Amino acid sequence: MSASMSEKEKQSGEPADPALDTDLGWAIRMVSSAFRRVATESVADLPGGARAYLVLVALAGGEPPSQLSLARKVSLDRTVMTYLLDDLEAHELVTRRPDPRDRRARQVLITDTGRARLAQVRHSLAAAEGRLLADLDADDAAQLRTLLARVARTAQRESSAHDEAGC
Amino acid sequence: MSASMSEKEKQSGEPADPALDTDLGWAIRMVSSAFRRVATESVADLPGGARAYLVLVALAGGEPPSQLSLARKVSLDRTVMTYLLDDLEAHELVTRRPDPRDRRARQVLITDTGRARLAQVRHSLAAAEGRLLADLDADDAAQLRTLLARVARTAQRESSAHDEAGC
DNA sequence: TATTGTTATACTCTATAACTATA
DNA sequence: TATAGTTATAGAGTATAACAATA
Repeated sequence: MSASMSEKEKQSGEPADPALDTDLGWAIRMVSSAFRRVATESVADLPGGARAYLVLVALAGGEPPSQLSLARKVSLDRTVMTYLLDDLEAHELVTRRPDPRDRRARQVLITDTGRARLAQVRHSLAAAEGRLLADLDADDAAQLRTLLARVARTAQRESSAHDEAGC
Repeated sequence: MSASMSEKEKQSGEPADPALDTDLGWAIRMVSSAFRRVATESVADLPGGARAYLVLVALAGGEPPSQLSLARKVSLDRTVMTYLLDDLEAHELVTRRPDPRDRRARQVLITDTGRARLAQVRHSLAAAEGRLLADLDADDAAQLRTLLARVARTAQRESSAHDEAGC
């Protein structure tokens, strides 16, 4: 993950207060960096790393988007999208073609090679998730996934709202 | 949070597969970035941001550490620790004094001002955590904290093991 | 005049190495 | 010779602005 996962920090060794065993910030930092670490390996041979993964996921279903709409979907700047797609196209994981209805825009498509690679990465990622939760029994793991997903959805809503306010 | 939180990405808009509602990677990304967003505000007026917070927490209890041991404790490079402490000392949140037993080393101490500021930030951070979990009832929130903390602890152990292997 | 995509430039952060002073 | 701390330099990554083509 050359890009956003390049940071080396693992952040903090111990929870702020040993007694306060449920320091949420600390737990989120640790889990997030642990996931990042295992996920980095899964996307290591993807040119562009984690970002490339997000792009491929976004391309895997639905209509071929323009570079700009793709950039917005994965929250990247359109200028880095150019570099990223250059790289992905050089590795034949995506292709670009002019949009027949707007000659300024280019449609981005995932190739069969890209789909195959995406499937591999997804598989590897699923295994990595499993390792992360290895200590939890099935019920606890399911519960954690559900609760996290609930918090994530509300967080996402607030995030979008925040964006549209023009920040 | 001038440093590690300066990145703007929010990462991905939707879970990879709408049916797979419990995509752990997506949930972790969303929750982590949401927490980062709210936490950023809490530590905004701390010179050095999130890192300064971790440093102050590490200094708040126990013996005054050397810069190097402090750096290791919060997983920072000793060179950035120099800059960070310069900044914190300029704002009188910490002080440095020579270690009487090793004149190469300097002991880092948190000041009363530093403690006061740390208390403020902790308070603000607790409120931010509350907002993040606002949609969960008390039981669910407690459960999430517990499960996350369990995963975090095992992740931390693996992380240390990984480090000591010399990576 | 606004928008899509590209390119070039500047800036920030991190990592590496060199330097000092001690041990 | 090795270690604690500092400083300087180089590199990676991001953001900003300028540009060409089209709407």
